[in-house]
Amino acid sequence: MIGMTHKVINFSCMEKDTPQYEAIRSHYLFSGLTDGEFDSLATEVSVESYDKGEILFHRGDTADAFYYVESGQVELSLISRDGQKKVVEVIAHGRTFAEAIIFMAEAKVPVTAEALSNCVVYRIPNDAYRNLLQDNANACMRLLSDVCYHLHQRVREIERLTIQNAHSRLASYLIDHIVEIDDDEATVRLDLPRHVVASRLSITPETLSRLLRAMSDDGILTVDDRLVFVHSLARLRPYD
Amino acid sequence: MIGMTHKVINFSCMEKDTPQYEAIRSHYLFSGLTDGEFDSLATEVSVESYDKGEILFHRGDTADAFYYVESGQVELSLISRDGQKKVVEVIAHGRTFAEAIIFMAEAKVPVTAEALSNCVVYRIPNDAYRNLLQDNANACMRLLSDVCYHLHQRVREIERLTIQNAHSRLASYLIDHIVEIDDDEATVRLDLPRHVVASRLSITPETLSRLLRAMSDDGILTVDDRLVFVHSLARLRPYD
DNA sequence: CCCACTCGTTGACCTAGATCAATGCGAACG
DNA sequence: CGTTCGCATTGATCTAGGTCAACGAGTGGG
Repeated sequence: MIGMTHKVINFSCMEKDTPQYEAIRSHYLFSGLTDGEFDSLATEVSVESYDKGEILFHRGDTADAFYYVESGQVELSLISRDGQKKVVEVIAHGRTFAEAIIFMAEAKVPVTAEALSNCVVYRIPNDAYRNLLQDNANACMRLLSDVCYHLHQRVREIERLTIQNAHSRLASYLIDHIVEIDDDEATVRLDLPRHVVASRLSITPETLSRLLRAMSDDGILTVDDRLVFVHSLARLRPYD
Repeated sequence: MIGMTHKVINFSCMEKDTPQYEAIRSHYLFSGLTDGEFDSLATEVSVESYDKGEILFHRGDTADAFYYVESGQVELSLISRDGQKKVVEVIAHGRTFAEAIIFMAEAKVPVTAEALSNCVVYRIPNDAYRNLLQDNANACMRLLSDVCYHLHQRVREIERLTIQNAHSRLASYLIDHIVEIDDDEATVRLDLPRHVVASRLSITPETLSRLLRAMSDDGILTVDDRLVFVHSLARLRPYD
């Protein structure tokens, strides 16, 4: 394996009864499996560590596996010929990504995956999982509903991009990231660097900064680094 | 059924051996079914006719069925509070739509469906189809791959919207609609009214008109109503 | 403790594409 | 066979948001 910079170990040597094991075992893509099924799948799963900035795969790569994020954050993005980047999604602990290509005719990933921080992921080979599905209608249905959910999210994203403006998109984003709510006030935690938030919203960091500034000047909210205190949800919502 | 303006008849009275029957029978969502399975499903399918402009369902409606288009065109769109509309997709003969909501937890359709021309659709109840899937891994996998395809398309659309400009989007659209190709030249048939094409590209009809004008002035193509003759694919492609 | 580097903010300016308004034009219809 | 109506085109103008450049404020390394 020339050029591989990340560490790889086998998953099946991982002990049961650990919180990590529990977490992936109860993930909806696996909870429908019997212990036997899961164990046999586990022999094919590998554990990979990536450093911040490392690329897991590039857009257009042929993918024969999907991933479960154990720790850290993985950024899924689209990159244009001229180097422009649009962050489609950021996946953190306990979530899977690229599972939708399990069934793609052309198994090419449509996005680039990059480690946003040091991270550990479990790599699950497509065909191993697909074989399990073949006689597990339950798991099959779960995957279907998962993929449909993603499809729905993408339609919503298209909606945000086409019939909402930057201001509205930011409002939606803030509302989606509320960690504490108290009647008309709320606390929002931005769990990502500014420039990543900006890219998720399909705007430039400069515009994000200016929008927050404008809202702040209007008294709608106060910004303190990654914490945003919304003083009036009523005044924020109209945009959503 | 108060307020229903479209006609409904039962599908199972439709004769076999007709081209229409053959067409839906061989659709990939049904071809995996046995004759018995298909026949039992058919008893639940209804045939509906809609006039141009009629709405099949609105965004947010609770959907308990998906559709197969027998004839005519159905437009799927997003509509904002202030009446702005963005056409997500146009479905014509032989294709299904809203099949992705079969497995959605909240069975609300994310788009509005409107008849773009007089059309006939077959309405297939979700639970009838879902029941068939439960013991038909084959059909289940087909649906999965269908939904994944759609998901991939939506990701490409997001890509077009965020890292391509209007000019590039039009180029991609033209290339996608080539009906005849001859080395560096090609004929493109726009199968939709200008304003619908514009909405699909997320631009205004005015901008579409101007872009075509500009390309025409540059000698890249010639426009004759719904036919576009591309004189140099090489000069069109760079944008794609 | 200083330097270099990255990340966010701010200001000045620019441009793609929207909006508004006018005109043309072919199909539908009395 | 005029009238009307919906759709496309064109020109003039406007604006949201991008680009470019300068300037902190941390922060990690030597």
